[in-house]
Amino acid sequence: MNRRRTPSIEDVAREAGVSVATVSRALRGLPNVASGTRERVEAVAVRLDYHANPSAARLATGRTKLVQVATPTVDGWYFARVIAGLVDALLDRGYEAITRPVENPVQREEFVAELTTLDKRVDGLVLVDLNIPEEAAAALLEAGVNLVTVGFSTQQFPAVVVDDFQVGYQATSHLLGLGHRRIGLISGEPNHPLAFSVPGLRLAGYSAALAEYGVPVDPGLEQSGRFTASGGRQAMAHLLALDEPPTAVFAMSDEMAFGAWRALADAGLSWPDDVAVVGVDDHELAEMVDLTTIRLRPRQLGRAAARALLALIEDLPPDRPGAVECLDRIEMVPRMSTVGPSDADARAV
Amino acid sequence: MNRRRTPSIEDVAREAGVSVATVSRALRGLPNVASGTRERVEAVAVRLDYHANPSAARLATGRTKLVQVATPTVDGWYFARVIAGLVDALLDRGYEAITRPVENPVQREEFVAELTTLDKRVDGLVLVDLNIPEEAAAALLEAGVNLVTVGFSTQQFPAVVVDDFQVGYQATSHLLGLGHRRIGLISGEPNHPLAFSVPGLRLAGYSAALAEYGVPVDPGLEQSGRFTASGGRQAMAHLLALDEPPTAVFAMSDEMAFGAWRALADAGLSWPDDVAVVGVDDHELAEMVDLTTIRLRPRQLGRAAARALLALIEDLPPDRPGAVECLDRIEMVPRMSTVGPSDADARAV
DNA sequence: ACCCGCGCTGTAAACGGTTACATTCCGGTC
DNA sequence: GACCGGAATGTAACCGTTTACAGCGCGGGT
Repeated sequence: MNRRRTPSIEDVAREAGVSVATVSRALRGLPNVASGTRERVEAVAVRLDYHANPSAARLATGRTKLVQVATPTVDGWYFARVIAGLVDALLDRGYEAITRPVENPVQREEFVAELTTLDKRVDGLVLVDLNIPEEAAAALLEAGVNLVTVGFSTQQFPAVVVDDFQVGYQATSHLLGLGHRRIGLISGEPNHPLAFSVPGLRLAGYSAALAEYGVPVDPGLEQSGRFTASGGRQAMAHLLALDEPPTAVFAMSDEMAFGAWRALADAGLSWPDDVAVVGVDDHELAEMVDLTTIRLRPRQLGRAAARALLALIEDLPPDRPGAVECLDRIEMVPRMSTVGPSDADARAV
Repeated sequence: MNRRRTPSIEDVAREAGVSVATVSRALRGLPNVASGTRERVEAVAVRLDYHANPSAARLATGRTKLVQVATPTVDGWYFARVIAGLVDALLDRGYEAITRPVENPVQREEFVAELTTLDKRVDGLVLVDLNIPEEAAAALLEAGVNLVTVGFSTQQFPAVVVDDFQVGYQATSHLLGLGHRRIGLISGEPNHPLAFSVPGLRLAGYSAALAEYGVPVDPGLEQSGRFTASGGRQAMAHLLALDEPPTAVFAMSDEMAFGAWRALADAGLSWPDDVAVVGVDDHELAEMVDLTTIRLRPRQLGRAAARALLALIEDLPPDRPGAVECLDRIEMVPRMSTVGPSDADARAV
């Protein structure tokens, strides 16, 4: 890429009249360097516009200051925000992030295969809603790879998760509290090839809330919305076509709820009067359609994951902190999609 | 990170009874290796689970197989998709991407400072809607850095852009063709600290279209929507509050158009009858609200940028291809926000 | 006067590859 | 049978750091 050779540590050493070892120590702020020497070296480094070659440093130390973050996709609303928080927090600590989308089973296989070379390439790995085979996980553990999971948890690695059971539980309780008893569910893909635990947990919370009110779970009220708006639209259309449609719906994501909104409009209906809907995420557009939702803070999730990972990387952990699990706060944001302007005092559970 | 030493090329060489040079050549598929030898070496490599240490390879060759992609943010609808396309295309060619958000002036300064060490860290850089100071660009050129810009263009580097003039022109012409003469504009931040050229070009296209119809540009009809939904909402509210509100609006992004949709609802109005609106992007949710829009293909943009960059990196360019500019297709997607169900034959220009 | 310890600095061996150059071993030519 | 060219392989220098270890000078305690 460059034509002229960039200055090496040796050039600095020669110019400053010291050895390369001293230059290395001085520039990295290590102790046992006379302050006069340090200043001289620093001055020379600036004058020569010297910067240590990271590849060389990595080879010598074995640390790369790189982190890989693997997500089912890089441009989903949720994942993009997790990545944003992660990258931001990493940057603060001098680490860079390599993003690694794993969008389909083929890529997943490639990804799992690459895992064996991971410790040569990066200092740590963040897995966001991306489960890997048992054996692969065992191998990572065995290899001592620094790994943090986001959105799901395993026995072996620290995880940053939201309490997705609570998400489902609160959303459903909210609707039950408003008097609804026939509550539809627009869920994610139940058996997606990259299946993760989010839909299952939210479903469990939904079921638990219903049970608490003595309402039987009706499987006919569950529709997959594939976590997309158009999927949500179809799902809601199906629900509306039922002999006995739900009076309220819990959509597992705001985007699916937007689709549900549209399906209502298609049928000449609207929320909250015809069907009350609650979503999940607090997407920027939720406010535009007055969608009640459960606010996740994906950027915070990413930041927390970064912190956990850096702790692993830098704290030379004497004993591996076994499956520490730090939950992020969730928050119900009541809007008009569940309670009309009349009953302003919606109660969050 | 790992406890047991991983096998090195020397281990493979010993085990296969050849020299390290031969191992290196065999494993990288270089010519002048007897096929028998190659097979033997490969077998040993597999058996030992050997993988070349990338840091060492990078140090020796000076190539990192890494690319940095800098964007104003990592989780914007548009940027996330550009990144997705970029990463995808890079991955296909064995490159990895380091994402680098530059969200504010402070980060911008840091980013520009880091630029001097760029060629030690990565093989190339992609700048998405992120202009850098004249001197910095000159320094990059001088240093022979492989750089591709997306969304804007300079004299010196290859660029991948959409024709934003056309975007503004087509959107506005569409409205003019429908008979509108009083056309509002919801634009991006005109003098954003990370100012880029998109808003200016779209504005120019808007003005040109108006001029073609002999309609004078009314500065009072321009409102900044900051490229967010809530900004678009405010902007539209302002427009509606005018003595003589526009009968149509061109919003420079779909998200702002969504906000405009909401502002209309706030005022008891709706599109297309009260105000026709056209947006830009073809956001997934545009279909949900029947928003006419100009489809951008940000993933394609990312892919094209990756191709251009890889050409720069790998084709040992004899002479630097001076500012090649490859435009991506844009496409008008007419929906009901500009033409009601009655006049189905909307004409795109 | 001698020795000790400590703070500072230098020497040189890693780290793990790539690659220019030298060497060996061929079969084919004259 | 000496000679040549080219394919296959080996030797060793090099990439640019970090760091274990050794050495040096100097002030203070005995």
